[in-house]
Amino acid sequence: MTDTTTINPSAERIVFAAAELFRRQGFAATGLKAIATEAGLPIGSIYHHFPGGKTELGETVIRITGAGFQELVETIIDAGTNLVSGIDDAFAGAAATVEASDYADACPIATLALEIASTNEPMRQASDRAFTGWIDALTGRIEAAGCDRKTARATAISVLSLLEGAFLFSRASRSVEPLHAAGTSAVALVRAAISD
Amino acid sequence: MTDTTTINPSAERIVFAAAELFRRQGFAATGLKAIATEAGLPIGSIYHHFPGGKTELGETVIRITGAGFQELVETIIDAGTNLVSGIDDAFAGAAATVEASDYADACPIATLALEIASTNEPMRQASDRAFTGWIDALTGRIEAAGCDRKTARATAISVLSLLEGAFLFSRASRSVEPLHAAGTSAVALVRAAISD
DNA sequence: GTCTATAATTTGATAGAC
DNA sequence: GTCTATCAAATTATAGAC
Repeated sequence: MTDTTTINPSAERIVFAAAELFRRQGFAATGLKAIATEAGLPIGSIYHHFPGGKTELGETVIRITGAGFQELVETIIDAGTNLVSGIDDAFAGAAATVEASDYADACPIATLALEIASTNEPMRQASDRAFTGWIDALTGRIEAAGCDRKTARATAISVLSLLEGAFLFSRASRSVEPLHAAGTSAVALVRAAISD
Repeated sequence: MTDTTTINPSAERIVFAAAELFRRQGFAATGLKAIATEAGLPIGSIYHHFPGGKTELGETVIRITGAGFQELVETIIDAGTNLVSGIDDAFAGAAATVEASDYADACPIATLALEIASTNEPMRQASDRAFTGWIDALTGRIEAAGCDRKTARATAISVLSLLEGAFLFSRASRSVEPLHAAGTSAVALVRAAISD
């Protein structure tokens, strides 16, 4: 399973069904049978498209949804009149999405990544690649806004850490207060970084 | 299961065994049989001490380890010459612990909290209570250092979000860079908050 | 309180017909 | 490629002897 450019074949339906269940229930708690049912296919189809079983499916879900989340955030940030307001918009959008989904849909891969970090090396590497993509993309934008590369990278990691931590606290408390507080702090950090 | 003041009875052994396995493998991936084996007891003992089954055990683990983590962080912060250097020490200590455990031991409840946030209300409330304790404790210290209550709370939430997000990125990348970057940003946020 | 045995269900995975 | 049937193992949970 390498490409996802084809339009709505079975493999894609499986990936999207798995992504939704993994995000809401976690990786270990989601059975392949539940994924097959949600995708409207028998379980044999999963093994046809993902011979590596649950781990290969997990890797694919992390890669696809990680790239999708990055693209979404990049689009919001780049639509802002400048980097600072773009980041402000990203946190506000995250808060709106989390609230609209009744605190179910936050980061598409954080739960998976924590579950398997110490027990499944292929999936851990997939999550690392996804996060690295996010960090590099944000680092480039902060650097371009006027900041040395080292500070830009540390700031990018901090902004994304604020987002991930706030996702956790928002889901646990069923409140968007953490995302608003973290957004304010992220804006302050970026403003300070590019005004040096 | 309410108290844990008694010295090393079976219930306590069960809680500690479960805490270690939950932290490293997650909640759903850890079976009660594995917990019983790790605790050196038969599975029947778990149901004797925790009639509510896995959920009641999960709630207890969250409560106990959440309180323990709070106490640990408070001790480190309060040992610093001032709040800012105390927070710096806390992030440095977290990085050292994560690295020493080969990137297995980070936040004791984050993985659990994300796994069950949308599917197990008693456990979700337990995680919310634990996080609220951390936020309140840090808010009080920032306020005492010279800051209005509203800013202190937003800063506390941001500092803890930085820590949680950095835990995630550190485990996924098997690197302490995120914890160092987040620590630097946390120090900057607190410094700015108390110098208003 | 401890421990054994077991029920009922679900898990990931495989084989093979179509 | 699709789908059915099935396996061996693991899951939570319970009943009851000691």
